[in-house]
Amino acid sequence: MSRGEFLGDFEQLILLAVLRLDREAYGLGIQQELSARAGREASIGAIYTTLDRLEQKQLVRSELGESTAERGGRAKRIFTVTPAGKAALRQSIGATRAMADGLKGLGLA
Amino acid sequence: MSRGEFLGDFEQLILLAVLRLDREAYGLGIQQELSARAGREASIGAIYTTLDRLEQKQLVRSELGESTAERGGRAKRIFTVTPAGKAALRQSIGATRAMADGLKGLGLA
DNA sequence: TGACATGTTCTATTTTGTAGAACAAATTGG
DNA sequence: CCAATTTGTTCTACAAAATAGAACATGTCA
Repeated sequence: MSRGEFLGDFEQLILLAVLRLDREAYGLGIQQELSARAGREASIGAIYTTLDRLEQKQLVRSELGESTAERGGRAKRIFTVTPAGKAALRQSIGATRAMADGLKGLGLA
Repeated sequence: MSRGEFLGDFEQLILLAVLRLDREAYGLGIQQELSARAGREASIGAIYTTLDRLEQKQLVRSELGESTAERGGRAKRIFTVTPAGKAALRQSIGATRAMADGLKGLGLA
């Protein structure tokens, strides 16, 4: 009943954001990246729930960073994508790409 | 609480399959296309449920075709993607692409 | 130390994804 | 013409993913 190796759409976006932010991926930063690049406005709750789920599936790992010297700059939980996470991403993106490839009249050439 | 214009991953694949099959898109055909191109094995029930939801959202339309002269060849319910469906697809695929673009070390160049 | 800023967790709900049996309609052989 | 077979769709039920927002925690600074 599971979808096997395939990721949900939001899971894909989160994983991509974490990869993009490379070593500086944490909740709020991911939220901003998603908004800025993908135009997807997600609540902070939605993001953490998904990150937790991805960690359960061992597609990301997290570790506590250090607090910065900014006002309110408490320690961040930094996320990284595991090899399994990359593989899952490849498969999911590959599947969509295979379906989209060569399709015309959609303007996504 | 709605995700606005964004589609779920399976919805995306279904819409792409319908576009691909162009005028010949119906339940079983979509199932085969998904399996062959995307490597995604979905039950026929999963496919129809999703098609029904997409129709509710007016992202696809369906009409009853004619029965063919094959053994058991009863009338097919033929699906087409509406302009709104194409727009939603563009947006969803565009968002993922924007996030994936320029990412290295993932082998999906 | 209390006001404020940054960051994460918790709780609850809606939407999507999933399967498979039941049902419907067509063909064909006897 | 009707039983068996084939193609196709609908129905029912449940699991997983997406979503939000308040509550909570921790840090700075005046």
